[in-house]
Amino acid sequence: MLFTKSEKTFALIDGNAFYVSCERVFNPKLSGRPVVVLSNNDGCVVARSDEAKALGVAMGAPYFKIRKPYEKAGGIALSSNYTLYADLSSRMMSIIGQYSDRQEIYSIDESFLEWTGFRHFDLDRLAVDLRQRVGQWVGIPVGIGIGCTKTLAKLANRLAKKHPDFRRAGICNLTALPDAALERYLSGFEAGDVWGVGPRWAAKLARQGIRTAFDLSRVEPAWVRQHYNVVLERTAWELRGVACLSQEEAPPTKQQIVSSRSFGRLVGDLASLRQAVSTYTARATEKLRQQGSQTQALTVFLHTPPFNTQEPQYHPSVTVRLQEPSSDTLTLGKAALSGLERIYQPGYRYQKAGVMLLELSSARVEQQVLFPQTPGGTRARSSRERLMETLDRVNREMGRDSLWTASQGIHRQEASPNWRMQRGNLSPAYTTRWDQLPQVKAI
DNA sequence: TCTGGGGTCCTAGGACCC
DNA sequence: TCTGGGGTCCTAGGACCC
Repeated sequence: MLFTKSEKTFALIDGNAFYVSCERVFNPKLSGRPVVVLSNNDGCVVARSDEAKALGVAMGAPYFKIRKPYEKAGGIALSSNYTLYADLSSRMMSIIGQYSDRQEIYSIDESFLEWTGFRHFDLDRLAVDLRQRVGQWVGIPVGIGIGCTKTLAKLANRLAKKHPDFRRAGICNLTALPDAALERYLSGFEAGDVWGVGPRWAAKLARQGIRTAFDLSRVEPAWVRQHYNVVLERTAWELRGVACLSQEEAPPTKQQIVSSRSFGRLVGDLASLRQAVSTYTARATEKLRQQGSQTQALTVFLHTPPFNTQEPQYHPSVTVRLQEPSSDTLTLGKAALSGLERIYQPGYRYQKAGVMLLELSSARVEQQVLFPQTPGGTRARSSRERLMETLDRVNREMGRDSLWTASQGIHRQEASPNWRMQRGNLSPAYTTRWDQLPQVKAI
C-alpha cells in the first residue's frame, strides 16, 4: 500500500491573491487588469493578480526595479492597506467558520477547517457551497484543498489553483482519489513547493535525488530525521497520509511581540529616532495588553540600510530588563528610550528601528516584588492600569492614533514627520471610516 | 591504560511560515 | 533615489547542578 489514509480530514481555504482581491471588491476598475500590492514604503511586491503574474512580476520583487516596464504594460500598483485587509479577512473567516466547529485561522488569508467525521457528507459539494458563499457575501475568490493531513490539504489547495484538472472549480479533494491518482499528482509536484520545505532543504533534497512530493513521501522518515530534522520528518509522514499536525483552534498567546518599521527616508537625528521608538513601543505594548500579557525585558535595535554599501554599517541592539513585569506604555516607553540612548551613535543614517518584547507572561499572575519602584506601590499601579484601559478604549472607539504619548511626537500621523513610512498609492479605508465609505452615485 | 551519569537552563543560529 | 514585517520551532553547545 502506497499511502496510509489518516482518519482525519482537513480543508485549507485561502483567498486568491488576497490583498489584490480585497482592493478589487471596492474598485471594479481593477478587475481584469494587472494589479500588485506593495509592502510598506512601497518597497516590494507582496501580492499579484493573475494578470500581473502573467507579466512576469515576481513575488518580493523590489518595485523600483520593475516599475517602468510594468506601468508601461498597463500595470497598477497599490500601497498596502492593512486596515481594509484585516476587516475583510475577519468577515471571510467568520463565514468559513460556519462550515465546521473546528477552525484554525492560520494567517490573514488562510484557514484550516477540520472535517474529520464529515465523510458521510459530499465534501466536494460542501466546498462548492462554501466557495460560493464567500464569493457572494464578501466578494473574495477562494481556493479549497482537502486532504487527510494538513500538509496534503495545503498541497491540494495549491493544485486547486494551478493544476488544469482543478483550476476551473478552484477545489481539489485528494481524499476521494485512488492511490494511483494520488501518486500521479504528487509526482508532478515539486518537493520545494511542499509546505515546510524551503529553498535550502529543497536544494539539499534535490542533490540527494528527491525532487517531487512523491519522492519525499517514499523516503524513510527516520532517514529524514537523521539527515535533516524532526520537522521535515513530520512532513514526510504527512505526505504518506499519516497525520502529525493537529488543528490549533485557540491561537496560543505570543511568546514575543515585535514592532519595527523601515523609515520613509534615512534618519540620523536622535529626536526622530526617539519618536519612532516610542511609537513602536506603544504599538507593541498595545498588542501585549490585548493578549493579556506583560513583559519583563525588551530589545531595541537600529539598522543602517543593508543594500547600500556606500553607507557605513551599524546594527546595534540592546536588551533592557525591567525590575518587574509590565504592560504599561509609559514604563516600557521609558525603558525603550533608555536602550536607544545606549546604542545610538551619531554619524550614521539609519533605515530602520524596532522594539521586541520578550519574556512574556500572563498579566493575571501577580508577581510580588520586594521593592516596587512605583511610589505608593499597588495603588499607584492600579491607577496606571486604569489609564491604559482608557487609552486602549479611546483608540478602539475613536480610531487608532486618537490618543498618544508626547514622546511619540506632537503631530498627528497625517502630519507625516520624516521617519513615517511612504504610501504613495493608498486606497481608502472603505469599511472602517465613515468619511471613506464607498458611494453609489445615481445617474 | 584508566577519569560517571543524568539532568536543566540558556543562548545563538538556522531553518521554516505567511 | 527607491529592497517589508512578524512570527515559530529545533538543535547544538556551554554552564551548571547533584
